[in-house]
Amino acid sequence: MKKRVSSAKRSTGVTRPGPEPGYHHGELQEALIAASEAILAEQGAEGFTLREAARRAGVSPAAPSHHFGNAQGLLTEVAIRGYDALAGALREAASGKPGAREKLHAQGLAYVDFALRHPGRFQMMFANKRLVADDARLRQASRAAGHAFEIVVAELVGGTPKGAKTAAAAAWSTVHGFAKLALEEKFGSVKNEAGRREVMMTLNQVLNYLWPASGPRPQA
Amino acid sequence: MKKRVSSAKRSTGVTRPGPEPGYHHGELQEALIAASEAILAEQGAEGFTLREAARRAGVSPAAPSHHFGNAQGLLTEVAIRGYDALAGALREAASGKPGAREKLHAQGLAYVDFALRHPGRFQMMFANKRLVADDARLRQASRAAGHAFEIVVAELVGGTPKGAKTAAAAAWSTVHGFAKLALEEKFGSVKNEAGRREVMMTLNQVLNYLWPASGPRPQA
DNA sequence: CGATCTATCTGAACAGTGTTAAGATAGATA
DNA sequence: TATCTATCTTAACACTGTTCAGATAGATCG
Repeated sequence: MKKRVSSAKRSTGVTRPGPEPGYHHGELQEALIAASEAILAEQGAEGFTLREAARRAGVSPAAPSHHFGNAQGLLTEVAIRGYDALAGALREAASGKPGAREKLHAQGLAYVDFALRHPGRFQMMFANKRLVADDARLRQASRAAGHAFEIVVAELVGGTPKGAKTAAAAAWSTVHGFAKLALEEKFGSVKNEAGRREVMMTLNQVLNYLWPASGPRPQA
Repeated sequence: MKKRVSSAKRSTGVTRPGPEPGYHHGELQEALIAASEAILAEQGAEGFTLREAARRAGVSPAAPSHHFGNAQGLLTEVAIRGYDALAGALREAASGKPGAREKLHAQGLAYVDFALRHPGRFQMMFANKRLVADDARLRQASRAAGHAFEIVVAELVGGTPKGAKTAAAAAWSTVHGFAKLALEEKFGSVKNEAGRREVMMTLNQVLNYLWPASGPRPQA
C-alpha cells in the first residue's frame, strides 16, 4: 500500500554523480557531509538544518541519526574536515617562504583568506555549542590547526617553549579576531571580491604593524 | 467565555519588582529586554528564544512583535545596550592609567573580561545574522566601541590617522580573537573563576608580547 | 460624563525544526 | 534458502518564529 517512491527522489540529491547504488545508500555519511558543506557554503552557519541536509542527500529526516546520532554529530564531522583543510592551508602557506616572519605573515593571510572564502564552515568550526565539543577527534583537529602557528612562531622567538606558546596565542588571536570582525563587516563589506581584497590589505598592514620587518615598531 | 486569567500569571515574570501596572503592561519593552539578557546570561546565545523571553515577561508569544517587529529587532536592542556597556567598560578601564601603553593593556583586559563575564551577550553582539545588521543605532554603538581603541592607540603611535586605524584594527582584532578563542575553550576551561583567571594571565602575556614595555620585542 | 478611538495584547493557526520509536526493507550471513 | 542485522521510512511529539483576526483597556473628544 505504501507508495515507496522515495527511492526515486533520491536521484535528485546534491550528491556528486558517482555510484549512489540501490536502496541502502551505501555512502550516506559522505553524502550528508557533502550536503552540509554545500548548505554552509550557500546559506552560512545559521542556514544549516538537519532536515535540509537529509533532503539534499535524498533521505528522510530520521536517517542521519543512525550515522551521526544527532545534528551535532554530523556538524562535528564537518568541523573536523574543516580544521584539516585549515591546517593544510596554513602548512602550505608557510612552506616555501624563506624566513620565520614571512611564514607567519603568509599563515595569517591564509587563515583570514580561508575564513572569508568559507565563512559558513569557518563559523561552524568555532561554534562549540553546535558541535560535540569534547569529541576527541575534533579536539585533536583543532589543536593541530592551532599548533601550526606554534611551529612557525617558535622559529621567530628564539626563546623558551612558554614564549612560543605566548607568541602563538598572540598570532592566532590576532588573525582569528580579524577574521571574525571582518566577517561581521566591521572592516567594510566582504560580500564581493573587491571588498575582500581591500580587507586583506588592511590585514597586511596589521601584520606589518604587529610583526614588523625588523627591530622595533614605530612607537611613541 | 474566555478565561482571561492570563493577567494573573503576569506577576510571575522575571521583571524587576517595580510598578508593573494593570493590563497594558506599560513597560513591556524593558521587560522583554531584561528577560532576553537574563536568558543570554543563563543559557548563552544559542539558548535564546523569543517565546521564552515572552514567557518570562508574562505575555503571549505574539506580544513582542508589536514592539520590536521580530526577534531580530529585540536582539538588536539588546546588542545596542551591550555595545554601550562594553564601550563604557573600555573607557573606564583606560581612564586613570598613566601612559598610552597602560591604557591599551587595561582596555584589552577589560574587553576580554567583559566577554568572559557576559558570554551570551557578547556572542549575540557579534552575531550579525541574528540582528538587524544595518540598523543605524546598532552600527553607531558598534562603531563607538571600536573607536575606543582608536582613541587610545592614536596616542601610542604618533603617526598619521591611517597608522592609528591600523593599530586600532590590530588591537581590536587581537583582543576580540583572544576572547572568542577563550570562549571556545581553546586556551583551557573558562567555566570557573580559576580558569578565567588563568586565561586572563595568558592574555596579559600576549599583550606584553605584542605591545612590550618599550622598544623592540625579543625577536630573532 | 459617555462614546469613540487607538495602541496593546491574546488566541489560534501555520509552516518549519530536531528527535524519537516502531516498523519495513535489503544486503549479508549461516 | 532462511535468518540476521544494519539501514532507512513513517509517524508522531514538542518545540520554534511569525501572522492575523479579534478582544481589551487606557486616552481622547463630543
